[in-house]
Amino acid sequence: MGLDPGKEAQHAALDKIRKRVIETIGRNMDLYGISLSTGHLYGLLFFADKPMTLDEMGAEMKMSKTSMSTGVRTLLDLKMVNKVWEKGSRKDLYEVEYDWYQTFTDFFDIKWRKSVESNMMVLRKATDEINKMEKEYAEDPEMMEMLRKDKAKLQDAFAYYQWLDRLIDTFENGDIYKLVPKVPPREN
Amino acid sequence: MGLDPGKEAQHAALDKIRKRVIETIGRNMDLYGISLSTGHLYGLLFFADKPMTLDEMGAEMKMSKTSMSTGVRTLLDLKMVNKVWEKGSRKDLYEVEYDWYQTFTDFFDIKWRKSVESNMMVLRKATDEINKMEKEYAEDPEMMEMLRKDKAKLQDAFAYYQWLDRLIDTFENGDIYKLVPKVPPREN
DNA sequence: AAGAACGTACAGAAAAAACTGTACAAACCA
DNA sequence: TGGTTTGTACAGTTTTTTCTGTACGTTCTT
Repeated sequence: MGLDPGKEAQHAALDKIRKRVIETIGRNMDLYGISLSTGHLYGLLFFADKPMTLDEMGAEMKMSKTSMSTGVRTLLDLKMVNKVWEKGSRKDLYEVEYDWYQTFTDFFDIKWRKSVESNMMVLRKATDEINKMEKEYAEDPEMMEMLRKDKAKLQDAFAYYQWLDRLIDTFENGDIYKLVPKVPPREN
Repeated sequence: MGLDPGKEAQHAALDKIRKRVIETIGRNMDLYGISLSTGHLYGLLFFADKPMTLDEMGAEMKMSKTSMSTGVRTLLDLKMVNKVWEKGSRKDLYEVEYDWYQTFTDFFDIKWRKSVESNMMVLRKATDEINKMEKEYAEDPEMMEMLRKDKAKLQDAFAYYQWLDRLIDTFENGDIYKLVPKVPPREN
């Protein structure tokens, strides 16, 4: 490192290009609920030509190893990064999941699915309770009207979540690629 | 208001049901990059039987009108809430967009599309610059190898974003419903 | 078995985001 | 036109999140 000044200059030019890509992609990763610096960490790993250790990341990001640890775990939870085993090194090594289609799918499977399930659960419960109340207040027209309206809203919402659930299914089972085929990356 | 104690008690029972739904749905709205309290605001509007003013929301949420203003704007930007015109009142009125399929689509059109575009832009630029560098460093095999690797990554990423772009197209033009049909909400 | 290296839990500091109250511009009313 | 009413910009405060350094348990090495 730092022996050949020519090599360093070349590195600098390439680094500048990488930095801009990392910056942009990292910034847009807030869609995945990821902080800016974790997004940058992801970008760093994306361009790394080999799996990296926490210490290497810390050096590169100029941040503490603790932060790298938590950042990597966030990415690991979303399966955006994989732990890699390499004989020799006893440090943990990480590399990005380069299959971005898979990353996209995993994100929905992990985050959206959980949300869909808990929402459907609460909607089901609420509908049940309203059904009970409808028996209880059968003689009160005003109340019945409110219950009817609320139940209709709950059922519409429930139908939507069923749809969303099946949409996520198509991500997982690959049916989505029948509708929207993957593009082969261009040659040149 | 507050005249008939029986009515109030009924209201309380229904309110409890609503609160739990609002709480759950609101919490899960962080997927849309929305804070918890804005999520609650959305839930409030979801159950409101008529369009609400900022003051009404503030009273209900026990929060300042300023917060309601910013919260509503967030929801408005995502088209989760619509401004409603009603003759007589000179206050602004808001109601939720009850077509959740539309809300889903709008979210991707607004947030993801923007992200996809900026990422594709930066990837295109970076690829161009690498192409230039490849001419410049044609005699340096080590450098060429790095450039080749980076370019391959950029192109893979680009292909993915093209796919994502077309996926969002299917949300917008409704083709997605050919693959995953909407469910009619159940009767009872 | 002793020592060193590694990753993370935890508490405190720093930074960012959410919330409030005041002030003011625009729209409306009389 | 003068006086209200309504929505929001802005500055300051509170709350939440992110980041760091230390401490410690675990694993590997010799």
